[in-house]
Amino acid sequence: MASVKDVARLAGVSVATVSRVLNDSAPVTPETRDRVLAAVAELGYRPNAVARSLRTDATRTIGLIIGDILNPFFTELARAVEDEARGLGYSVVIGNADERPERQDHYVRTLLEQRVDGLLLCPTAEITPLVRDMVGDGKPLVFLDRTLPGLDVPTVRADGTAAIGELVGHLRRLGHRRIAFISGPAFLSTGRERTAAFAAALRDHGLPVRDEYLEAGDFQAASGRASAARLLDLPEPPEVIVAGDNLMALGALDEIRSRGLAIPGEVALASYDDLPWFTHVDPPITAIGQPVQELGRRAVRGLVERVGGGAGESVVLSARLVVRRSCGEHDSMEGSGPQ
Amino acid sequence: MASVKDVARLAGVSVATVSRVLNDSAPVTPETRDRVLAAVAELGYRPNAVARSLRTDATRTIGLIIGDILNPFFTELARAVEDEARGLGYSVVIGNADERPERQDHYVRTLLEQRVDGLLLCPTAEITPLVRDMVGDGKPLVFLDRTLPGLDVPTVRADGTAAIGELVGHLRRLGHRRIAFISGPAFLSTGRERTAAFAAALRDHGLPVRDEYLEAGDFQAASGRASAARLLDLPEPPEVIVAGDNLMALGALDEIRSRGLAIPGEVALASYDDLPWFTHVDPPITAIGQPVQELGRRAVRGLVERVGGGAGESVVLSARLVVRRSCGEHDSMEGSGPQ
DNA sequence: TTGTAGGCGTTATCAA
DNA sequence: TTGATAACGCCTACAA
Repeated sequence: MASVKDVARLAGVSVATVSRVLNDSAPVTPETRDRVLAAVAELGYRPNAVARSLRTDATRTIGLIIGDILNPFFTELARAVEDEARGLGYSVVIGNADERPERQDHYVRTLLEQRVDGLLLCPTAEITPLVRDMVGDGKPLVFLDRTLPGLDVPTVRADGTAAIGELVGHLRRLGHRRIAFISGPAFLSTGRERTAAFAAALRDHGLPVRDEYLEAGDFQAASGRASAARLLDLPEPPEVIVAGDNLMALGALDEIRSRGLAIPGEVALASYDDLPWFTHVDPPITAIGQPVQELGRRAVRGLVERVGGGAGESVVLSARLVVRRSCGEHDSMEGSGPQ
Repeated sequence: MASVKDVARLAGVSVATVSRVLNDSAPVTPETRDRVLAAVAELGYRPNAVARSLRTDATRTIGLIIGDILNPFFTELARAVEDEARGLGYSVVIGNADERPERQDHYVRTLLEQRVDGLLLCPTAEITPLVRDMVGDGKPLVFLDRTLPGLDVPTVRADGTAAIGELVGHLRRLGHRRIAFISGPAFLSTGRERTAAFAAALRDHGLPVRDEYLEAGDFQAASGRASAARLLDLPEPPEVIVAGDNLMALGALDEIRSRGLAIPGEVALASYDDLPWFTHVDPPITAIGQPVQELGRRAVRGLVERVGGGAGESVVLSARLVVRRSCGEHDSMEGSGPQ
């Protein structure tokens, strides 16, 4: 491949001059400039970002480690991150942790070695030694969606506490009393938060918190299905199943369908996370939606600020309830709820 | 950040020795080896992949440019590619063309500058000058899912011709005669291929190919919705709408639902591409599924082979029909069709 | 078995 | 305005 040297030779100038026109980092006469550009075109010269990064100690690249690339929530998040980053002149390298701590660490390591300028991490586990080191090293880092307590790292996330409260109130008004929750892993902040919010909401509405109605899932479809099965096998099964994320909702749906149960007649269903196709299920699924675009945008801005030497601050947005028909709502209620 | 030099100094050896133990590229006595490893640990040394790549002229990284990251087909494909690549010791950098030629070229350029060892491209357009150049330069390249005729590049894709034939036969047997197709863009090989297969299948079954039943979409949900609207507004609307990809199926579904039409009673629906949630729509959607995992695997293997100096060869797999209920199937038919 | 030194392609400093 | 040159961190002859 052609290098600056080749371009310089062909244009009859020094490599310094080539660099100057390419980055217009210093004044160059129009004529030499043209000569250089002509040489660039003729040789099909393409700057070597690897060499540039070595020299400048910056890659204009950020890493994004997501929990699970097959989870539409993360996919949408990745898309938002990518869009914002591109606008700011950064490339993003995505790592898929697949909800496995060791794979998360694999990507942390790889991205660090690739010398990304900063890292957006949706932590898949409790604090790993590697992550702790990274914080100590002062590499620009921002947590996204999930957080890790005890670490001084800016976090961009959506809080679902209020929305879950609304959901439980909504269910209560519909006459439901036996409400079950399939939670995410307790070692994830989102898992903990949603579970705690659910229990609190139950209490707020004078409903008992029954252990057997609290299933521990792992944010994957299979666990949603298994949890739903256990719930439906209970001597006194719940009237409503609330899934802690969209994948587990899909799993629960699988289980309910396979038993030929009517929704919401025999069991109602609601989901944390909202998806386009929830509209098309019969009945359409009542869900809690997150401001995904905004999460991605804010995270990138915060990270880039840190890369530039700024402080970076945590931001907490709000999730919101989207009422549809899967919980026994009447016609008049659909689409209600806070916008 | 600590460099080999620092490690060397701390271990009391030369940088060459450090490099040797890190890559075990040459014999080193156990004692020095231990000293080096200890220094590495103490300094938290992390090799600089940028410098290494500059020196070795290899990044152990491949680029993957997909059509649309919000399209579950590509998401699943990305996942498969990533898995296979990781197994072979490669990282993959994903670029989302968002079905826009200029954005595809943006990523081609960026990835080339980042000196990826090879590129997996799902072409989003006709041949762009940049892509043509790349082929000329001999940079390892493999087309995935879609192909670009006239370019000598190995392609890994699934052929849907047979499956579409089966689908039309299936519809015919169900008594349908007025079958419409929402096609992908004619400038994409997949768009062309599916449309041609559909027309051929119609003829094979003695059905007329009516222009007004051939809608031109762009593989995005909005176009699926608009196309379905035009189809349903026809003086003699079709009995069946076949969407050329899953996103357009979603859009068509939106339109059908918003008109309060019964599926399959008032209009039947089928989709190219199969998705987990198709099972949960009422009624479950009859679709054509692609061997996504295998596509990803084969593409990576082919590319890595090329990177290693091999030839690389094209592979064509087959899509298959999955019969469900959205076309007026009877109970006994569900799940039938070729496995 | 180990060390010295050159060079990968850039950018940036210092002179001219 | 331009050019010569050092340096970024690493690997790898070549020597010892």
